[in-house]
Amino acid sequence: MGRGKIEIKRIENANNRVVTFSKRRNGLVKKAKEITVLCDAKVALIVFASNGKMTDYCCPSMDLGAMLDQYQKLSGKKLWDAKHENLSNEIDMIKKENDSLQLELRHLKGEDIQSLNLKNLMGIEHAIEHGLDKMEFLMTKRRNEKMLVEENRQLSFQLQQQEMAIASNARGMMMRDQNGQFGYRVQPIQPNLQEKIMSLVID
Amino acid sequence: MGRGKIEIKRIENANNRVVTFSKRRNGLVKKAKEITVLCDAKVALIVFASNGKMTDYCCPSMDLGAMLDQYQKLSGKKLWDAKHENLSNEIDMIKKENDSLQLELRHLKGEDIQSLNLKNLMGIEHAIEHGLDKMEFLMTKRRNEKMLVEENRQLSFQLQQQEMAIASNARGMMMRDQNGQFGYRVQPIQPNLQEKIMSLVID
DNA sequence: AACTATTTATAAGA
DNA sequence: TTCTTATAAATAGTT
Repeated sequence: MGRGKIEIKRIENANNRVVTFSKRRNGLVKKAKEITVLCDAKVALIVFASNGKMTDYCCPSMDLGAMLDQYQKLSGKKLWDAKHENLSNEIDMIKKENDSLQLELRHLKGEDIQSLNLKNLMGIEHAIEHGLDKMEFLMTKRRNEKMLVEENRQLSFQLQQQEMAIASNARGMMMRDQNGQFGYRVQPIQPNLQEKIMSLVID
Repeated sequence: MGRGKIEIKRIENANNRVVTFSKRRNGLVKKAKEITVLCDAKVALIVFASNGKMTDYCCPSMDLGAMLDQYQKLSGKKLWDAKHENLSNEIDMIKKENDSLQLELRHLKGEDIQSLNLKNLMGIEHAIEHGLDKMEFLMTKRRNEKMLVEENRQLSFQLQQQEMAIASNARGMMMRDQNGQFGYRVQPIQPNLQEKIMSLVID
């Protein structure tokens, strides 16, 4: 359609090629728009010039993403599904791991154990008992620490009381024994305090 | 271009619309092919008829996936990246759930419990003890079942022995008591068998 | 699915 | 690029 008929083969003259591209690309987009309106069609068109410049058209009634979803459904070809497949596989893997964790958790809580054999049961029982031991140990340790803090508080209080008493006595007569120490001594409430501390340090 | 000029607006006559669609779609694909060859262009074209049927063309030098990758780069628009993101988010969520399950599991096994407060510790301890109870219960039940099966086996054996003995006696003299039953009776080894079974049925 | 009168697209030239 | 225009190509309405 022009001043002369042309063969449909690559236009060798670069300038002509570019000009023809421009004209025909416009024509193509125009035709795409027309069929969209005239015939209720959905059209998506992407054109790259040889210089890399892009032109695109997509009918207003459906966005390109939806068009491509539909394309994948109808053609059976995968566009991004391949990339998605990797992620989906990962999700499946993690979900499986999740399920097995959930099951292990239920087992430790004594649920869903009907199907377990004796060996499994004993293994779980062992794990539970071990956990229980550790927990008891920690709680005992905490209790002891709490006691120590309380004892410390009381000792400090007594010490303070005694020092005050001594100070008020000393105002008149500075009584000291031959070792240069105060005559009063602080006695711990629990004589075995040091042993307890040692046992805690071991853990 | 035809017998009469037409306005570019939806063709109301359904038949005309379908015919025109068919002609113009062919024309569009032809033009797409031509510009591809004439101008070294890359073209992707997807057309859906109003009845849902699809036609597509993609230049031979680049597949649709690559075309769309390029489209995303040049246009900055996201096609599948959004979906990609959703899947990634899902992965993150499941991973978090996974982590918390792992932690709970470690807690039940008495690991990583240093940071727990007394209330948490006691909660876990309670869960563990409860699980332990259930497990002990199941194992006891299994042991009882095993014993019952064994007892049953022995009883069956004794029964068979006695029946054989009676049969060989009866060959000579058919001894029966006034109720028409055999004089020998089978006695269970464990008289409290029924009670045991009842206790198992309760669970 | 053909036909064909017309419209439309566009090749070449400016 | 854009305009012009002769001509090829596409296609609307008809058969």
